[in-house]
Formats: sequence, C-alpha cells, structure tokens
Amino acid sequence: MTVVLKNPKGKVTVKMRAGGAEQGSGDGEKRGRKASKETRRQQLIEATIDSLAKRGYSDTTLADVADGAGLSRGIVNFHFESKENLLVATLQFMSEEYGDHWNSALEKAGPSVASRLWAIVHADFDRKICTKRKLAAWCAFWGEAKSRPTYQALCGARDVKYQETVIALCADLKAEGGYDYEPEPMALSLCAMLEGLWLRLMMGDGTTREKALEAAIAFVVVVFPRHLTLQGPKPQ
Amino acid sequence: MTVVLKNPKGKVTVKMRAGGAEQGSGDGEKRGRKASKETRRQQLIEATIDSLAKRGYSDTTLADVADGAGLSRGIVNFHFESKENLLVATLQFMSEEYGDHWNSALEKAGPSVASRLWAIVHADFDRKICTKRKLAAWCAFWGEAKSRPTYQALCGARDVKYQETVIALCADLKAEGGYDYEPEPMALSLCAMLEGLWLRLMMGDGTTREKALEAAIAFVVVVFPRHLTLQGPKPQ
DNA sequence: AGATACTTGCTGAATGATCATTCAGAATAT
DNA sequence: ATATTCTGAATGATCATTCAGCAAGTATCT
Repeated sequence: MTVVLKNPKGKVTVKMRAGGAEQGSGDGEKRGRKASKETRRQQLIEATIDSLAKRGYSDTTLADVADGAGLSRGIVNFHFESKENLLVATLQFMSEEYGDHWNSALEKAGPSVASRLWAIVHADFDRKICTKRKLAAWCAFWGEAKSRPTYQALCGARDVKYQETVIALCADLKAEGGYDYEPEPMALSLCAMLEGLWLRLMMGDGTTREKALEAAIAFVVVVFPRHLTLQGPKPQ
Repeated sequence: MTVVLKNPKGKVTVKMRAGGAEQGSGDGEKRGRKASKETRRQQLIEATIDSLAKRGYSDTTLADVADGAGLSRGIVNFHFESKENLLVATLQFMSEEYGDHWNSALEKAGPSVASRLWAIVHADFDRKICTKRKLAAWCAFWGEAKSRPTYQALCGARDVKYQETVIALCADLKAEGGYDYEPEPMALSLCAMLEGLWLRLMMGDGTTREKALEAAIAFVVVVFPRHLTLQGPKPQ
C-alpha cells in the first residue's frame, strides 16, 4: 500500500510505505527518502530473507524483494549493484547474527564447562535465531552452497568456529569427568545433530522447536551424564 | 563427444554418445535410437543428478541435462513433458533408491536388534548411496523443498518410514537393555545427526565419509553401550 | 527569507539475455 | 507404409540490469 499526500501547492511531497514491513534497524531511523544507506541495505536484506523463505532460492526475484521492501524495481541494483551481491550480503548478515548469538550466549553462561555446553545447545533453538523464516533462508543457501564457492565459504566460516568451540567443550568435559571417547567425533556428531534438527524444523514434518530441543538435550545428557541432567547442568 | 557414422549411401545413420556417461540401468539395454522409453528416462534422470551436483538447482537447465545425456534440446519435454516432471521423477528415483537401500541392509543384517541398528547406520554411509554427486542432489532438493509441496512430500516420505524404523529399534533396545530414556527423542536426534552428517559431507568442509561414519558410530555406542561397541554389535 | 544550483536517493520503462516449451519434420524401427 | 523416437530452430515468457530523469535534501548566494 502506497500513501501519496499532496501539499497545498498540489505537488507530491510524501511518498512512503505504510504498514508492517518496517524491519530496519533502530526505531529512531528515518524512513522514506531520508533513510540512510545502511538502513536501506538492511531493509532490503530483510526483504530478501522473506523472499527466500516464501519462494525459495530459485524463485527469489529482485522484483519480489523490491515489492517486499515497498520500493521500486531498480532499487536493489542501486544499493547492491547486483543480485549476487545482495544474496552474499544477506548470507553474511545471517552468518554474523548467528555467530554473535552463540558467542553472547556463551558469555552469559555460568563459568562451568557444563553450563557453557548447555548454553550453546540452547542458543541454537532460541526464538531469535530459530524462526521458520530464517531456517528457510539458511536452507536455501545450503542448497546452493556446493556449486558456489562464495556461499560455501560463508557457510563454512559459520561452522568452523562453532565446531572448534564444541570440540574444546567436549575435551574439557572429558578431562573433568573421565569419559573415554574422543572429543572430535563426539563434537562432530553433536554439531551435525544440531544442523540436522534445523533441517527437520525447516522441512515442516511434525518436528517442533520444543521436540527438537528435547532431542538435543536427550543427546548431551546421555553423552555427559556426570555433568548434565534433563533439568540442566549439574552444580560442579 | 559425439560420433557420427555414415553408411555407404552417405546418409547419417547412427548418432550416439560415446564415453563414460552411460549410467543407465542394465548392461544389456539398447542405446541410440533403440533405447526403450524407460532406459531413456533413466538416462535423463542420471544426467539431471549430474547437473544438480555440478551446477546446483537454480542453474540446472534442460539444455545442460540434454547435453549431459548426449541428446538433443527437446528431449526432456518429449520424455517428461516438463522440467518440473523431470525433477520430480529424479527426486522420486533417489527417494526409492535410498529406501530400497536401507531396507535391504536391514534384511541382510543379523536378527538381533543391535545388529539391525548397526546395519541401518552403516547403510547411510555406503558408497552406493553416499557419493558427492548424490548428496549434492539431495541438498539441492532440500533447499527448494520448503517452498514446493511436491518436493516436501517426497523428502518427507523418505524420512517418516526411516524414523519410525529407528524409533522401533530404539524402543526394542530400551526394552532389552534397561536404558531409561525415551525412544522418540533419541531416535529423532539420531536421525537428525545422520542427516546433519550428510549435510557436512556435501558442504565440503574437511568432513570425510570415514570421519562421518566414525562420529555416527561414536554416538550410537555411547547411547547403547550394552549393545554396541566401536567394533560392532555385541553378541547377545 | 527566498531564490538558485548542486547532490543524493529513487523510479520505472526499455533492453537484452536466458531458458522452457513447442512443433514441423527427419531419422529409424516395424 | 506406418508408427515411434528424436531433433533443433522458433517462440514467448521471465527476469536482471541499465539509465534517463524526477524528487527530496543541502549548500550558496542575494
């Protein structure tokens, strides 16, 4: 919906979007013509995630993104030069948001290794990260990643840091608790399971966020029974 | 590479593909003009998997598929009516092949529940199923599944039967061995982990088939220590 | 304050490239 | 001769990209 107002002189003076698509950054940001370059880029990235989620990678068009942002057809090439750039920027944004999220979850966690593992597993199923919309966008990129080195690098960067962290946590728990398996395979299976649960959530079979979290918890509790219970990390 | 032969009258009589792309069904099948409808369809499905693996879903074109099969441009619409039909048939084929594979692995397995679980986990990493090429094709479909009900149904069908089987195996092991966790979440986390490992294999980070299998084994051994060891199922 | 020129953000019609689909007719089999 | 399988040029649809021009904001001058 577009609102067009006319001033007393009869000239068009305001032409901006009304309604619910305002997904830019901070609330104080200016809209319409006044929006800053960064705000506009973020707005287009959000519209891209919407489009990826709604129509999938291969049906995402610049026209759909522009419509979703309530702007004109040429807008993406104006701000991003090309469709490819927009998609890379979108993946970059999601990748950073994901990384920031689990890092801050680790910082907020208690000092014990057990509570840190508990926190990082829960972070993956947090409402901020784990929405239908974003999972669908992730999956769209995964589907293209193998044939596009740029996507592969960005998805890979996401995983490497995460997995190293999980390996370290598993190694620390082993040192503390006397488990007798290797940290690397254990961490790999844990990370793979978390991604697999995301995949399930996207695919929309019966799996819900609650069931997925329950399954993830069941896993880590069985693997580290001396440190974790179904109710949470044991006090050291 | 295309071979063109001329008969004594100077007319072109044979025009068929030479080389290594002959991935159709049985060896006795005829080639060239003589190929049966089913052979031709299978040949095109294999070329589709190749194209999906090489170029990804969004860059897979009918021209590329036809080239890959060594046939002309209109061939797909002749045998499948539309691109969409070809892709659905391809997914159907992969889905059936996958299902047949783990079902026959279960049949070949020993009678004990432990050896059946062992077999089904190994089946996922068998060289016949778990190739770069096929994993990439699966991933391409997953990426589009959320916005295409047909794909979603076919991918879902793949999973539901599998997961029910795994739940039953987990429940039987629990009954036998006195483990105290619920079969459903445990089976879900196991299935999710197997899919997640496939995802890793496709993405081409350092994960190899051997490491993936090792991680999967580490998991089930930890979960069912009374029935499984790293070397295989325990004799009952 | 008002007028003027200049900058920046944005628009949307036009362009050209890519690609699925069609189909008339050629090649081959029966 | 007739039916079947296949070809490849033509067609039309979709879509990314371009760009001339408009509108809003800002600086400078009177």
